[in-house]
Amino acid sequence: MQILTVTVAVDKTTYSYDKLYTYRIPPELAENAAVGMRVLVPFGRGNKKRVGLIMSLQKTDTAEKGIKPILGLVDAKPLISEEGIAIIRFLKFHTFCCYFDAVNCLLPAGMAVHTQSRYVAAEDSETPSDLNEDYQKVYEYIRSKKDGVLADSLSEHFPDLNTDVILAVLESKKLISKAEELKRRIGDETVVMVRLTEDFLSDPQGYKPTKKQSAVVDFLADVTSASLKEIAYYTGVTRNVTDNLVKSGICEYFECETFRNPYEDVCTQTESEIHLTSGQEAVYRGLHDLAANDSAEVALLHGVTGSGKTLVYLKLAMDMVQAGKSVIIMVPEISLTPQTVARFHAYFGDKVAVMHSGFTLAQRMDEWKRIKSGMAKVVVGTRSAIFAPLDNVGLIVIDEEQEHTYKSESTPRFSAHEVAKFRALQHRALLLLSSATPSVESYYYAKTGKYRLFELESRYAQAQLPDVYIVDMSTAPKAGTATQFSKKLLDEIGENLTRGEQSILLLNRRGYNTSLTCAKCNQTILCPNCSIAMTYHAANDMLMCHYCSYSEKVPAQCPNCGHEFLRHNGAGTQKIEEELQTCFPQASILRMDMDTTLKRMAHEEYFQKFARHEYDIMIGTQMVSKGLDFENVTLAAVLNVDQSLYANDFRAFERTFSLITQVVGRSGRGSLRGRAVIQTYLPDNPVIQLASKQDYKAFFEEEIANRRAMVFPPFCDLCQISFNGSEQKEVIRAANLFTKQMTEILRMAYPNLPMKIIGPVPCTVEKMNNKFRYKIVLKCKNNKEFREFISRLLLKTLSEKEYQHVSVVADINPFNSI
DNA sequence: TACGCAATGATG
DNA sequence: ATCATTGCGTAC
Repeated sequence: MQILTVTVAVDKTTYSYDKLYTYRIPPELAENAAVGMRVLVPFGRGNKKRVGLIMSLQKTDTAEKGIKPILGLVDAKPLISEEGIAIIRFLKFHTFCCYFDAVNCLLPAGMAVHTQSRYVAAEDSETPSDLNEDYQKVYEYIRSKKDGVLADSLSEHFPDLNTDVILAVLESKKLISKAEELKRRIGDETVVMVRLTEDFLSDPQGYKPTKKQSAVVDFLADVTSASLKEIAYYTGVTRNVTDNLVKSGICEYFECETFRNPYEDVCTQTESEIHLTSGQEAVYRGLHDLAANDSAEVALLHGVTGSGKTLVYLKLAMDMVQAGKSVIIMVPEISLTPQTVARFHAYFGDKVAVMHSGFTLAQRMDEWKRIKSGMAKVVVGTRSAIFAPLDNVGLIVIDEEQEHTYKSESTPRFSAHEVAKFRALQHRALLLLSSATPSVESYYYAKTGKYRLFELESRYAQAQLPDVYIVDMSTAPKAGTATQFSKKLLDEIGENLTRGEQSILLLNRRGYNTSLTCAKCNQTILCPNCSIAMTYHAANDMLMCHYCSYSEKVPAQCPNCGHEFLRHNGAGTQKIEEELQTCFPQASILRMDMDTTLKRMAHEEYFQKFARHEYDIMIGTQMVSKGLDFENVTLAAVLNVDQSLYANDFRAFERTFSLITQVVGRSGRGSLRGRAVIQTYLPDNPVIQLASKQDYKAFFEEEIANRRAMVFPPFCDLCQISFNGSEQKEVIRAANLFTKQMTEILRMAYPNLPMKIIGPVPCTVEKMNNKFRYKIVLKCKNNKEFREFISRLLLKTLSEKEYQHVSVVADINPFNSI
């Protein structure tokens, strides 16, 4: 007799035992089971219920022993297509993740289900007298609830008791019974807010808040209400302080009425005609032919800033939709603004869906369903949009393709480029990479024929590239008391103010973080959890750690020697703003940084205001350098670009070049001629020189020669293996042992695998969140054999006890490595 | 022989 | 991770 079996990717496995498990399908489910559906399966010795995904389905004759049956179907229809299954396999073998990590990538977060235990009191049982007090309490509580109690809510109700143990005992005594059920966690889109109670406000005298509580009370008196997150930011207290405030009746929690859909008032007018310049037209023709042929292609569109690359791929996308195909357009996190979305809406109407982490779970799920059902044909989104459940994909665009946001920094550590290539191959689609400053790798592949290269050399609508001034800060005349500004820059800003034009100033984040250093012993105040200097925030007068979000009040004395004078290092965005305001008292200045853009969407409001010319000058970090189109901006400046050149990383030059190019490109996008000022102590540095001329090709030639000489991508791949644990000794021992075992396996089993091993060395930030971090970097060739080698190594080592308290993670071509 | 805890090993 | 099994030391 034939039986139906499935292979299942099981949820919540670890890498060492993550494989496809075979289950049989009981006859009553045989009709409905299909690949891509989630199922409930018994797993492990205890046969605990787990969620899994059907990866394949087959008929077997032999009734193999030891095959368990699936318990039920979670979904009525497959959530994941055959192509999706292939993507899951791809992720597993390319990023060393578990199957289900990959599954979670392809599904919207709100779709996730998990099992939970519900306990019900056994019928007609009397409370036995031999139970101690705590057990009795818990048992009585469960008995009082007719429908039983969830384990989670029970431990919430009895926070002082170890309810897990009690439940196990009660169950073994057959007083209660356990049932496991499925719960789907779908977006509670409310945020817990805190405000002062009426009672407190009318008569504060009756209450005695503690010191920390008073800080919260004062803050709330100021702002009326705030989310827990904001309270933590501005006062440094954790949730338990507000909990106590609520207990004592001073404050109350309330749920904030759902967030308004950030894009709900997107304009719905349609724009169907795109007019291209002759240069754009030529590129468009070429790309169109590539897209139309029936094979997978990769093309790189290199065009100077403001050359209208977007229009070209918009038009291609419209062709695709017309031809019944679907399109994925990926943009870096930072440029997925309502402005961008509105633009896509104008062209594609409700055929466009947006995948964005800023949406609530429910919103994201709705978009996902619209795509899955075929209602949406064009998906615009950040990195995760590459997993959009589209059929018949004709075009995938990666805009600003050099951006690091396309590489995932958490499991699964995939690169959107790799997944895009894989999907393009499946669909025989065109993958289009687009940038003014492509990654050196991509441009190299384009030059050597692996990708097709298209170039746009001139700016759109006769707009000209701005005049660029490089100011040598070591010799340039300083402008009075303003330490951060050259006279040249101030002159230019002044000129803009008198002409009623706007300016953008970019601060490189590095170097503009303010830390505190003792004036006597020169110790910088470090985060107690990380090997990183704490950053001073003037908005709340606190020291904060950007790595673990620990915060504390500014100490009165040096924690090291007790000296009372602490010196502020670094210019700080605030100080820059003050200096500028002193020079131009009449100018209105918008400062965009962590402190001012904490609130969700505040970001966008400020950009809108700037666009309406409510401000003359915008100061900000990287975020102001990207993708924003302001017609009236005719001056862009980088105050100090040097730090980013010195970053300890082989992409430092490339990143700096891109940064300067983009800043320069912000200026003069409308009909007015723009200027750009670059302040540096390294005026002769070729990267700065070439970027100021927007000479990408020359930069590329220099950089590719470097990469070849030093053997860096594209001439090899890098694989970083990181070790992370709370005991430094253990981490170091694990890293060394791993290196030894790796060398051994390499010698024995893969003698011909080309590889250079660097390390182990401590990571740049050696301690983060009280965990020590070490790494090995491999220069290698990322092919099937290499990945098998790494996977084998991980499987072997992860089960050994030397690695018990050390997490080992492999990451191929991480963005920051050496 | 009974019990308790830690090491061990498999997860279909 | 989680849980059942195994092995060993100590209690009775």
